[in-house]
Amino acid sequence: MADLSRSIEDYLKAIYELGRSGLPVQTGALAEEIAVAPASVSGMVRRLAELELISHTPYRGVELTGSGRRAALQIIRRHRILETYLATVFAWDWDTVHAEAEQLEHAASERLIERMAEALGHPQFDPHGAPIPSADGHIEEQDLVPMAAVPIGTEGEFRLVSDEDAELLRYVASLEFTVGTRFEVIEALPFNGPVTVQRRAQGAQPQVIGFELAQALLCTRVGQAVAS
Amino acid sequence: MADLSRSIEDYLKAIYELGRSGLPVQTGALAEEIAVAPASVSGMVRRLAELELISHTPYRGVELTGSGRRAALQIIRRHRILETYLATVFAWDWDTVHAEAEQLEHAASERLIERMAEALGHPQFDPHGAPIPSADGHIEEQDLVPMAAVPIGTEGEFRLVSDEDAELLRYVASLEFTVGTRFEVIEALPFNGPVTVQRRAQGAQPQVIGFELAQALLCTRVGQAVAS
DNA sequence: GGACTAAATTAGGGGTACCTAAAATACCAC
DNA sequence: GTGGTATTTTAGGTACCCCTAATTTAGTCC
Ligand SMILES: [Mn+2]
Ligand SMILES: [Mn+2]
Ligand SMILES: [Mn+2]
Ligand SMILES: [Mn+2]
Repeated sequence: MADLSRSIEDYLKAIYELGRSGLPVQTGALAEEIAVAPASVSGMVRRLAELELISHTPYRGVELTGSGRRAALQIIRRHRILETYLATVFAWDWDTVHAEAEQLEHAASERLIERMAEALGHPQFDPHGAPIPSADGHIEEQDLVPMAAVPIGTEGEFRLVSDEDAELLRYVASLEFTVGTRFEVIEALPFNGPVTVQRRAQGAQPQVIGFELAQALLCTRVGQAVAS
Repeated sequence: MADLSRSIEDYLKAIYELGRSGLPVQTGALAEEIAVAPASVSGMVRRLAELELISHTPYRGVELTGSGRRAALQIIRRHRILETYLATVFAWDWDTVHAEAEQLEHAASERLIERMAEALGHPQFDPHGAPIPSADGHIEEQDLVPMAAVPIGTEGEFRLVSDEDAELLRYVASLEFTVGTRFEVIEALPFNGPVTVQRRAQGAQPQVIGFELAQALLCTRVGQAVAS
C-alpha cells in the first residue's frame, strides 16, 4: 500500500467517521467536515475512487472499500495513540491534543506509533474515550447514549466526547468530568431543558448540564440497566 | 513569521548546513543535498528570495538572511531535539532517528519540542554529537578535526558524525564508538591509509579505521593539545 | 408529469513543487 | 580576448489540492 498524502489521509478519516452509521457519505457533509468547498470534494472523490479506496455513486455518496477502511483505521490508530501519549506523558490538556495529533498523524511512522503504544501499555481508549483500533485494524465501537437520554434516577458513566470542540472540552474539564466519571441523573427538564446530575463523591454538589452539552456527553448506564 | 512549507524548511536547513563555511551556497550543491534537479532549486530560490529568507546573486549562489537563519536554526533545533528524544526515550537506533526526525520536524509544534527538551533536561547535543540550537536561536559550532588528523601518539575524543549515512552509523555503532569515546592514535599509514586507534578501556584491542571513515569521525584532541 | 430547489459535478483557474530540455552566463585555458 | 565547458537559469509541462462560477442531476411539490 503506497504512501498516502496528508489530504487523502484526512479524507479517509472523515469518510470513516461520517460513514459509521452505515449510510453512504454525501459530498456536502464531507466538504463541511474537512472545511473545503464541495467542488474540491468532487475532485478528490474521483481520485480516491481511482485508487480504489472508496466507491462512488455519483450524486449519491461514497463508501470506503476494504482497503480504504483499513487505511482509515490505521490513521485513526495513529491519531488516538498520539493523543494518548501527549496527554499521558506530557500532561497535555485534552482540548489541544487533537490539533497536535492532527499534524503528527501524517508524519509519525508505524514504528514510532507502536513504541508509543508499548510505552503506554497498549491503551484501549484515547483521552476523549474514543476506542483505539488495534494494529491489525480492529475497532470496537461502543454502544452509548447521550447524557440527556440517561433516565432520571439511574446511574450513568461518562465514556466519550468528541475531540473536535476545544472550547467544549475546556468547559467539561472545568466541571471535573473525565472519561469514567459516574453520576446519577436527578432531574431532566422537559422541552430540551438542562439535566441535573449528582456525583458519587462525598460532598458533591448537584451539577446542571445544559441540553446541548448533555447531548455531547456520551454515556453508558450502570446499575439498574433499563432495557429499551 | 508565517508558517513555512515542508519544502521551504528543508531548503533552509540545507542552505544553513552548506553555508557554514561562510561561502555562498551554490545552486548545484543545494540540488545535490536535497536530491532535486538544479532547475527546481532555481525556482525555489526565487521564492525564498522574495520571502527575504535568503539573498541571491544570480549565477553565484545564495546566503541566508537574518530571518532565514533564525528559521533554519529553529528547524534544526526541532530536528535535533526529536532525534535525541527518540534515541533516549525509545532507545531508537542512531542510524534511523534521522529519517524519522526529518518527517516529524515539520509537524511537531514548538510546544511539543519544548516539552521534549524539558523531559530530556535541555540536552546540548543530539545523538550524533551535533549541537542543539537554543530556543532563542543560539548555536555553538564546535572546532573539530577528523580522526585522520589526530596526531599519532595523542589522545582524541570522538565528538561528531553526520547523521545522514545510516550504513556508516551502523558500522560505527558496531565498533562500539559513541559520542564521547576516547582513543589514542597508535598508527596512521601514509597515502590516505587506515588509522589504528586504541581505547582506554581495559583489555581493549587496537582498532583499524579506514581513511574515509577516519575523515567522517570528527574529534577533539585531549591531553597534550598540540597547537596548530 | 413539469417546475422548482437543493445538491453534486464540471469548467476554468491559481499556488506549490517538482520535472526535462533549451538558453544564458561565468569561468578557465590558451 | 576568444572558445569551450560547467553551471545556472528560463521555458514549458505535470501532479496535487484547493478555489469560484456555471451546469447538471435528484428529489419534491403540485
Ligand atoms: Mn490530519
Ligand atoms: Mn480523541
Ligand atoms: Mn525534513
Ligand atoms: Mn543528528
